[in-house]
Amino acid sequence: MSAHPDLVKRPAPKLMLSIQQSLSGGSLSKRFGQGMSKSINLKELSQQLNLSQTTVSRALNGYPEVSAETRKRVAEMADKLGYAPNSQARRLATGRAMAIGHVIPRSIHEMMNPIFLEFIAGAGETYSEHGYDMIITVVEDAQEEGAYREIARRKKADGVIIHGPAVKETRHLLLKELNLPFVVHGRIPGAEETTSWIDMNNRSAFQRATDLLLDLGHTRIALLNGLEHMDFAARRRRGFEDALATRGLTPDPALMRRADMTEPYGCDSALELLESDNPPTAFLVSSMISAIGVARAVGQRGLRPGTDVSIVTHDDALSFLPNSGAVPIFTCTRSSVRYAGQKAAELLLKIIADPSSKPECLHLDAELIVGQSTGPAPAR
Amino acid sequence: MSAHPDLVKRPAPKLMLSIQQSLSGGSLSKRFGQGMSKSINLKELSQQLNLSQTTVSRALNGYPEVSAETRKRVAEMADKLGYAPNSQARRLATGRAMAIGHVIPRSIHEMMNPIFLEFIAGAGETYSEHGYDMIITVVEDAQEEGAYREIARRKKADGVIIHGPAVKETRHLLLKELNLPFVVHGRIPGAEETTSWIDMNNRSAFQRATDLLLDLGHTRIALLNGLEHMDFAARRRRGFEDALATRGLTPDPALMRRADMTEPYGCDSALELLESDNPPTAFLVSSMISAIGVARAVGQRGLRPGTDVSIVTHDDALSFLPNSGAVPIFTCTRSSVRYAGQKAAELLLKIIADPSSKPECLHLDAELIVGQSTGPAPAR
DNA sequence: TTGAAAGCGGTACCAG
DNA sequence: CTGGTACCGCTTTCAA
Repeated sequence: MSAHPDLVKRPAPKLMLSIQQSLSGGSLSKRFGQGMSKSINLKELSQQLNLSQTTVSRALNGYPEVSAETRKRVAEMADKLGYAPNSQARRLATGRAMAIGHVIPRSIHEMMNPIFLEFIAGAGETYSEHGYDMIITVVEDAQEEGAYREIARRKKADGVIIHGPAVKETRHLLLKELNLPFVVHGRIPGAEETTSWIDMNNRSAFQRATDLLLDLGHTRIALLNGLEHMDFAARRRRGFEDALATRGLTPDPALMRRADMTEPYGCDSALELLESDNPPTAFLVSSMISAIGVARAVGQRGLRPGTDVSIVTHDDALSFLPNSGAVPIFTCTRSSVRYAGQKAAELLLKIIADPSSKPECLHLDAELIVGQSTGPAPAR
Repeated sequence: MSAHPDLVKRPAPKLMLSIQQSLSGGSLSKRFGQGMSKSINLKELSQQLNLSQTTVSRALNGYPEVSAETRKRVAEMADKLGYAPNSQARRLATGRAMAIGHVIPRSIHEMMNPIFLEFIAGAGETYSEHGYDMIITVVEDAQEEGAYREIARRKKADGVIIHGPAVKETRHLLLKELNLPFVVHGRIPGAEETTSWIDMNNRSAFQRATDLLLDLGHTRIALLNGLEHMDFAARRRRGFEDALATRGLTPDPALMRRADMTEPYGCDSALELLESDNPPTAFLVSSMISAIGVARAVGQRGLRPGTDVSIVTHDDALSFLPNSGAVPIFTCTRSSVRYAGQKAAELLLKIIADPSSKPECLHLDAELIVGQSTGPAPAR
């Protein structure tokens, strides 16, 4: 399969002076109320300057064959008149959409809402820096494939990000067929070598977290996982089981749950488990939100987190759920999704710039951070 | 100030058959792996059909002057060949970006992250239905104005949504100057008549919530509000104070707080207040997330929500924080942000379609829903 | 170093 | 009802 056709069509300018950048930078800082509302186009700008459109375009785009003086004149006039090239026209002419697509099927949205937005925010920063737009398409699950086809057919974006890969994933096959560059946030089992992705070490993070609890003497540890048809959740479960196995312990299915990571899920599950005959002394939870639910349950039972019951959670470092401070509330495995978003975007832009490049991946390490919610297993 | 120039340039086709819709609908449902990857353009399509580009274009766009038979032939061939017009080309030709912009300054993002995404999801649905794209720009606060200017100058979007209006808001002035249609999610004090907006009844919702608590015998009620330079928070506070005033009570500043609506904010504030000399018997909270924090604090103090301490929160109906069921955990004022997003989008598209229309607004009513977290004030 | 002109892929006017 | 053609605003080849 050959490279994305649009991206190799024309050679890039040799000299990538970021005139454009500094130009917009300059205008961005202009004071409010400058009072020009009808925007100007290239033709008009070049007439003002008594130059051809060609020359003006070249000057603004950093092509080397323009005299320094001309370039300066052009830049100043452009700035003064508040000129910026029409996006659509440029896109049509260059064949690049200068946009990245994010298709969000409803199910992912519902399940990972806040995490997803944090990722988006990170990616968005990177796009902005590189002059790319971010297009978000929210669709019903059944229309997801169609959304990708539309993006490809109408050339709406130069690439996309695959969110929330499942254990049985197929989107990457579609995208390859469509010749649409992509990066996976997470990993696709069996396609680790042939796709570009960025992921945290879910398995080892949960293994280490489990080890920590085992070291503290806990042997009945509950796992409140995300839905295990998702790759990340499957890996976390594996980490949990591996840690137990290493100590010669067999995972107790009664202590393992999986569901959308809501707050009530955490609370209800914890209540049930705590009321059972042989309750766990510790909880390993896949999301801060559910962990908060667990904490609520623990409180309701009159128990103290970190003393009577230990809780370890994964912390995606969401801004509205801070878990930092000298001693964080929750002991956690932490990995910034926002950072992942930035990196995923960088990777994708790189692939788009050089479509012939080999698949590349980035493995982020989650930190294991000890907070207030863990302590030695209570003597029985 | 006249109407947005791009939008009145050309008359709309008289007959708006949704051929286009059904066309893409058809292709969307195509089975995977059809194996066409090089996409076709109008010229090629018309050659296949032995028709002019003009006719094909008209047939596809639902213009009335095409014979039924021709239209059918065209539609079938287009579907078969997987044709869809290139977005950029169409945008350039029509002068419409067919996209809506959402500029998210970092501060809003941090503060209202999950709420914001839920709104976006709602709006996104509407956009998709109408063939619009959603462009999200994440920027540092200082660059927000620049981002809007870029959208206008480069014609990246046909309109934008203003998120999180402040008590002292200026964005709407900029947008009017830029001639960029917009809808406000929330209200801008002093511009209620001159801008289009959609908002919930923050003041009366919080007034009713306070009344409920007063009716239950609570007189020392704490308000854990959002940041009060935001319009919504200012209104909520007013509702709270009005309700007290009506009963001849004076708000106690010691019981009123404002901050980013995080979980720890709720917990820490509640702990402090509960430990004070004259603690409140009820909390009115601006967000589910903070309310969960309050519940945690209440639990930590060994108290039971709904019995020892009452909690009422505003519930934005976020999917990952369900508060429903027969008897919701939290008594709340509830208003779906997602619905607001849908409606805001509809309103904006309407304005774009008819730029001469008068400002319009939509006032959503929050419901007051009694859950488990409220009860009579404990006898002292 | 500069300019004229040919696209990019559509839409929309004006004839026929 | 259909077709020819002139744009939309920019980039880029080719010639000067």
